[in-house]
Amino acid sequence: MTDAQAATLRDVAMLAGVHVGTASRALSTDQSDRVRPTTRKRVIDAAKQLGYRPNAVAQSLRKGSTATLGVVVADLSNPYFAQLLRGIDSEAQQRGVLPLVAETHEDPKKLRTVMHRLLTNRVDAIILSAAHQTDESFIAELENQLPVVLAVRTVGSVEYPTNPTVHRREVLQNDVEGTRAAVKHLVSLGHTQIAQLRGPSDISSFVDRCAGYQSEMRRHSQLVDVSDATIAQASTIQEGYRMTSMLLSRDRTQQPTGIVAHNDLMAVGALDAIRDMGLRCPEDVSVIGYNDAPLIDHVYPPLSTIRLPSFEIGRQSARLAFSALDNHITAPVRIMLMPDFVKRESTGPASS
Amino acid sequence: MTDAQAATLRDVAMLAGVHVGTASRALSTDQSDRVRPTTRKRVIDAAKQLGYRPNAVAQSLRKGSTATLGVVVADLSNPYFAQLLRGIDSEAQQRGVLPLVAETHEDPKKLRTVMHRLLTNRVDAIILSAAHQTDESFIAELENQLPVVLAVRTVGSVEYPTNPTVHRREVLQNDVEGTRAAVKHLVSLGHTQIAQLRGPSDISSFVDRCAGYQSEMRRHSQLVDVSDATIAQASTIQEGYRMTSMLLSRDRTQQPTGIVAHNDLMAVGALDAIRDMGLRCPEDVSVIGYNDAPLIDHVYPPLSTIRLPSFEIGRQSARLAFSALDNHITAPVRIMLMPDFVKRESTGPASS
DNA sequence: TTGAAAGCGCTAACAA
DNA sequence: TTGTTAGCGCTTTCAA
Repeated sequence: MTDAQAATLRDVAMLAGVHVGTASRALSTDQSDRVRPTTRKRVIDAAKQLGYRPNAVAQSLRKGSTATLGVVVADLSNPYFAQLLRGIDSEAQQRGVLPLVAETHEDPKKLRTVMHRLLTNRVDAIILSAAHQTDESFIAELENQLPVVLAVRTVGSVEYPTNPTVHRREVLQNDVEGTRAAVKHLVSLGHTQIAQLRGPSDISSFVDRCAGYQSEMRRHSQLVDVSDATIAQASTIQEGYRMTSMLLSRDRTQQPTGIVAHNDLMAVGALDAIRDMGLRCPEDVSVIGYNDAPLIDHVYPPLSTIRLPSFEIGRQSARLAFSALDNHITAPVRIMLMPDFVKRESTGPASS
Repeated sequence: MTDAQAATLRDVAMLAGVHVGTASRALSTDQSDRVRPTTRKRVIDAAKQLGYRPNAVAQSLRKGSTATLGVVVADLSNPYFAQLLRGIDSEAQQRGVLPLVAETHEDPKKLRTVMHRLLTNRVDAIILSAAHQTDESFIAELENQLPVVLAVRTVGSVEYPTNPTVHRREVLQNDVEGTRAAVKHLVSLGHTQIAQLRGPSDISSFVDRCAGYQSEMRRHSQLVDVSDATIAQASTIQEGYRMTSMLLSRDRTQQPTGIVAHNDLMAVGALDAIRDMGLRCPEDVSVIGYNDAPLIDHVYPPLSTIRLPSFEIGRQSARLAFSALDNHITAPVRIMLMPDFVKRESTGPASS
């Protein structure tokens, strides 16, 4: 398939009748004024004529940086990923930086493998949106090899957003306020028996969503938390279904009329379970999700949920990474964005 | 953030007391038997002690290949992408190849930009799943720079799967048979007035879905095609809604009782329109989508659709790319996979 | 303003 | 089995 060898800078220089060093300067953005305009034109013409394309590999080797950014997510099929990457790319593109994406499948071992690959490829920095609580020391090691930005998830609990203990570079969304808003919404609809569906507690988002839920529950004396003690193995439809089925097969007085799921998929499982138990949503049980995934406004009934500002998180993460690269700053930063509550039809007045 | 300089092969060689060439051989997979076992052990120990990580950039420059594969899609948020990439990665990983993903947003100009980036980064091959009909000559140019595999979409119409005119390397899914199956299903339910919702005709998938639809329609003398002449600007919920609204506001005799949408999103738009017109699905109008997107089994009513074998397309595409790389084969290949029809609740007997 | 030359880190052909 | 050497394509310092 491959035809002629690609033209190198040597070829361009020869055609233009200059030395390769001169050609390099002529074609560079920041040094091109150190070459006579007429010469520069000759070089540029020669390059065009030969279809010259600089070899990024050689540039990287020489410069010691690759203009490349690792993006690590747990699950490529999680819809927030596309938005996150677009946010990242919106910053990366103007800088001429190429994002390399990798997936961990929520597997700490895979995270290490993937990081290995990325480091071998000499990415300039990493945006990590797949951290588990147990990865803390691994990430710390990583951080003194290259700039790391934690996106969406962090390590350790945020607990309260005003907590000033900031350890590293991270761009988060306020999970605590997110589930708080969910509980507040249920309170405003007159619900008193409420339960949460907890996602895996080795992921900071779920830890904080749990914290937000519980702290808001405590604020209202009329509320009773009928959550089950179990935690989902994975934040899937199946687990949401399983947990909700258990909740709804209890004695009537122990059943929730409002459910706060830690993500949309578990909420969808809850909707299925409610229907299968012969109950109706929202007449008998209200359900709230988290993320505002695509099509989640088209499930039945359309799901009330919390919208994650993924694009913005991506943008800010990339900015943070680049500023670390430019300023060699080592100071910790935490950017905390606010989620939006989105009211749809899966929530309604409490049943009496 | 960056601490000590990363150890190079020189450092390893010095610590092991051997020459850098020997160290290189000791650490390589295919040449390591050309070095004495005891020496090799010394080198490996030294590498471990220094935390040596080979510099892929230097390797690439020297070897003339980057162990890198460009993956170009139109839309990262299209759920089939994650599966496609996983299929690709399942092959790439064992080969030590890193996929670089890029997005075109269905913009031919962006396609060119993105390819430029990828070529500058010297990817070894490209899997392109974002081709438009107008990109034919551009792709032809590309093909004599590096191996290109077209995935999911091709250029030009497949028309009939038995058509032997094969131009290049491609892994497709049989769109013609897909929509045929959809029409057959509606026929079996007694529908006679049927319409399709056409996606943009600069994309081969939609051209073929249209061809499959029309050819199957012609096979049944009782059928009447009441499709509108318009074609969607984009395959979105909004366009599906708009087109269906038009269809359903016609005189009763010109209305479809069965709708074949060219993808799931347009089908969802159709469901919305049907409801807003005061009609019911499937009692009044049946709807079939295409892709089997996540959550599409949870819209209301759960959508009958055609499942796209994205993972398998990814796998085969990667294989094709690698075999092109290994054998320097230039022979055209077309792999055509079959889609599955998935019956759910959006299709039912024709209304009388 | 331009040329010369070194060298980024690695592999592989050749010699010993 | 190991050492030596050249050089992948580029940028950048130093001279001229």
